[in-house]
Amino acid sequence: MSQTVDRALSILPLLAEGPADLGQVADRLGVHKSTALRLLRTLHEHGLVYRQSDQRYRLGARLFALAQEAMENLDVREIAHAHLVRLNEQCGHTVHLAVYEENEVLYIDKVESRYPVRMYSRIGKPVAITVAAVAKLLLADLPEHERRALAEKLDYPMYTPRSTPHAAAFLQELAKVREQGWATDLGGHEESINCVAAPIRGADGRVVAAMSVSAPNVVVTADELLTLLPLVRRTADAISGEYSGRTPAEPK
Amino acid sequence: MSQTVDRALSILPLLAEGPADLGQVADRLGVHKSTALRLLRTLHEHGLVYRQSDQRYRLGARLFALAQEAMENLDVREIAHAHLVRLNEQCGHTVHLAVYEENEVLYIDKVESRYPVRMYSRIGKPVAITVAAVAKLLLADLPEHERRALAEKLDYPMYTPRSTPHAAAFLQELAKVREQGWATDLGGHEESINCVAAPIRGADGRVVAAMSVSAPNVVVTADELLTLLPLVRRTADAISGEYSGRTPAEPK
DNA sequence: AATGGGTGTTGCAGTAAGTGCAACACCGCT
DNA sequence: AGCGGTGTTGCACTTACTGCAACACCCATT
Repeated sequence: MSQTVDRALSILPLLAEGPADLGQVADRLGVHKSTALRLLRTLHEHGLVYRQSDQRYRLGARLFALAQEAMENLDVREIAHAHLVRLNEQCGHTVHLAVYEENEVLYIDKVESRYPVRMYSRIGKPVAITVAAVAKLLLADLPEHERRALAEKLDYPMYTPRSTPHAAAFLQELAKVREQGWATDLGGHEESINCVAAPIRGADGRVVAAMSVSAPNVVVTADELLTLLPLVRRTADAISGEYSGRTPAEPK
Repeated sequence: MSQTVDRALSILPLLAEGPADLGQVADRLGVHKSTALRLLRTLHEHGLVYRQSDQRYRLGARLFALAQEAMENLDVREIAHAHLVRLNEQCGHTVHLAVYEENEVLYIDKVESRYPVRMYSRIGKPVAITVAAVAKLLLADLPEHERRALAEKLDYPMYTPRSTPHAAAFLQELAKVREQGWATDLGGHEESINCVAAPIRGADGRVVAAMSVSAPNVVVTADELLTLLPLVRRTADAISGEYSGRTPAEPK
C-alpha cells in the first residue's frame, strides 16, 4: 500500500466534513504543511479538490462527474430503470433500487412518489443498513460467516422503537427474510414510513440488487402497502430475468 | 505535484469508462503491473475502487458517499432548495440549480416536473455549457479575460440548428445575458425544450449560482414559458437575499 | 492428468521521488 | 512600520516507491 496515495486520499473524507485550509489539513494528516500542499495540488489538478475564493479547499466537481459516470455504468441499474418507472406508474409510490458493496448498502436509483409527501433519500446515499427492507434482502444473501461478522460489527441506532435493536435480532430477521424471499420495514427507520422490498437475482441465483416501494402511513396503511407485494415481486423477477439473460429485453 | 498520487488518481477516470483488469490499468498508466496493483490496493482500501466478482476493478461506493457529502455541504444549495420546491409548486415545471467550477457548469439540485414528460438530466451531471441558460449566466459573470479564454477553449457541438455555433457567437450571447440579467435556451440543447434562467448573487454581487425552469414545447410554448420570467427572477432574488444574509431565512 | 498461457501476487535491491526544514513572500491588522 | 498568520519555494536527506523476475494460481486444451 502506498503511503503517499494513502495520505492524499485521506484528505477527501476530511474535506467532505467541510472546507479546510492548508494548516488544518496538514495537522489532521500529521504531515508538514509543504507536504500537504503538494498533495492538495495534485488532487486539485485532477479536479477532486477545489480552491474556493477564501483560499480554503473543498471537494471538487470532478468527484460528482466520476460518481455520475460510475453510476451510469452499473448494468443492473440500466436494466432495472424502465421497470421501476413502470412500477411507479402503477402504484404511485416512491421506488428505490439498492446494491450492497463492502459493508454498505446504497441507493443507485429512485423514482419519486406521485404524492406530495415524499421521503428523504438520495441516490448515492448509504442506506440505514440495520432497518431498511432492501438492506435486509442484500445482507440475507451473504455467505453465513460474512453475514455474521458484519452483523456483529454494525451499530444499531434506535431510529424509532421499532428499529432492529441488536445483532441477534438482526440475524434472526435476516434468516426470516432469506426464508420468505422478501422483506419489509414497518416504521423502523422513520416512524410513519413503511416499505416492502423484493430481491433481484443474477443468473447464479445470488442477490445482486434489491428494490422497494415506500410510502408514508398518511397515504396508505402498512396493510394496504403489503397488498402491493405480489406486484413488487413480479417486477423484481422481471428485472432478474432480463439481467440474467433469460428474458430478452423487451422491445421498446 | 506528486507522481504517485497523480498516477493513482489517473486510474479513476479510466475506471469511470468501465471496469478494467490489472493488466489494462497498468498498460494505460504506462507502469509495471506490480505498481498498478499497489495503487489499486490503496484506492481499494479507501473504498474508491471496488473489486467485482470477476476480479476486475470498478469505481467504488465511497465515491458516491463523498460526492453526496460534498453536495450537502454546499450552502447555496441548502438555502435554495425550499425556494426551488415552492417555484415548482407554482409553475409545475422542472427546476434546476447550477454552479460553475473550474471550466464546468454542473447541476447541484433539481425538482422534477409535475408533468409526465420529463427532461433527462441528473444532479452532478456536467451541463451542456455552450447552450444551457444557467451556463450562460454563470459564464457571463466571469472576469473578461477568463471568460474569453474559456470561450476560445470550448467545443461548440451543434446539438440542434439553434445551438451556439462558435466562440464569437457565444461571447456575444454572454454580453447580452450580462446586460439583461437573465438568460434563455430556446431549443439549443434539445429541439423541443426551452428554459428561462436567472442568476443568484452573493453579498458582493458576483453570481454564485443560477437557476432555471425548463419545459418541453408540447406542454408550453416558448412565449408562455417567458411569462414565467418575473417569477423566476423573484425567486432567484429571494435566494440571493437569503444567501448574502440580507434577508433572514424565513420562519418555517 | 499433464501442459501451457494468462493473470494476479510477492520479495527484493536500487534509486527516484517524496519529505521536512527553514527561509521567504504575501497578506491583513493594529 | 511592524507583526502574526498563512501559503509557497529550494534544497539536502533518506524514505518509500518502482520495476524486475520468480512464483502462485486458475482455466482451457489435449
